[in-house]
Amino acid sequence: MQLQQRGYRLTPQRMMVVDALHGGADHISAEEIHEQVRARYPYANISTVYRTLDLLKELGLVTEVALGDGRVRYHPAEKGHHHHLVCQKCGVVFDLPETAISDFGDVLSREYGFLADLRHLAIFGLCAECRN
Amino acid sequence: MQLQQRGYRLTPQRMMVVDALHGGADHISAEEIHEQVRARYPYANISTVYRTLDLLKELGLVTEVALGDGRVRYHPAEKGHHHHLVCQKCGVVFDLPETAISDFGDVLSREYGFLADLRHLAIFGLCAECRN
DNA sequence: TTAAATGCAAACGCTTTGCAATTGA
DNA sequence: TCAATTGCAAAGCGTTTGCATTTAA
Repeated sequence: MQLQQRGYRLTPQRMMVVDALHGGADHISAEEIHEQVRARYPYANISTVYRTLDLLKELGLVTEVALGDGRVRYHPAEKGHHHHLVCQKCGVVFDLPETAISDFGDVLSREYGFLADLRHLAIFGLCAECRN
Repeated sequence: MQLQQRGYRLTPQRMMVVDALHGGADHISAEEIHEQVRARYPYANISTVYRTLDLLKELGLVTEVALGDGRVRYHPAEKGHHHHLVCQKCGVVFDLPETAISDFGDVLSREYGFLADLRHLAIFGLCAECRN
């Protein structure tokens, strides 16, 4: 486990958070993680979930994205990166391959020297159906 | 005034919110708008500010952006559109011309039929200085 | 053994909401 | 006149924090 290799304690709670990230649906929220963990260990606290997610973010093991519903959603880096097109009218969310944005990242690097974090973006707008 | 033309009441509070958006610094927050309005009319309430901002958003008269400090910032459409590069290490924020992203919008439209709202984005990453 | 991690409870910060009173058209 | 708008106060919501207790190593 990555945590232990990097000098962090491997606690049951942390393992359960990681399990929830890998096992459940993609783009799980902190509260959903908490529910899953609590099903196994009722004393688990949501602050521990947040603290673990912060750690995993720091280590680059999860990315986060806000899809517009007011909560942050998490995705394990291990499953690969991608983006989202979110329709603001009907709410549908399409996935977008990571590569669809890499040209843009190149431009930012070349022309602005900026190393953009383009691992997990949400782009809002109107889907093909709703744009009419 | 756009509001009146579209059938909304032109109240002093709404005018003061619009004034704050145009007069003050770009990317003003709801609370900063509230402060400016309250300086002129002490009974002004922040919920009115939020309600006015919602209305202006609906009408396309302001865009919003989150630069990572936990609050939403507003920008009058009248001043033109642009984007931001936000350094996650030193916090510096660079402006990016709207056109820097238009190619990407074309790709999304052509390949996915998606009409992306690319008026005011924040891209996070590392600036030229901090990426080393 | 002991610094790191957890659970708990409370706070936080921004934003939203219900409702009675006010007001623009 | 009267529906739209406001002010007020309270709640809502996801997230963070301080601190005593527990625990991985």
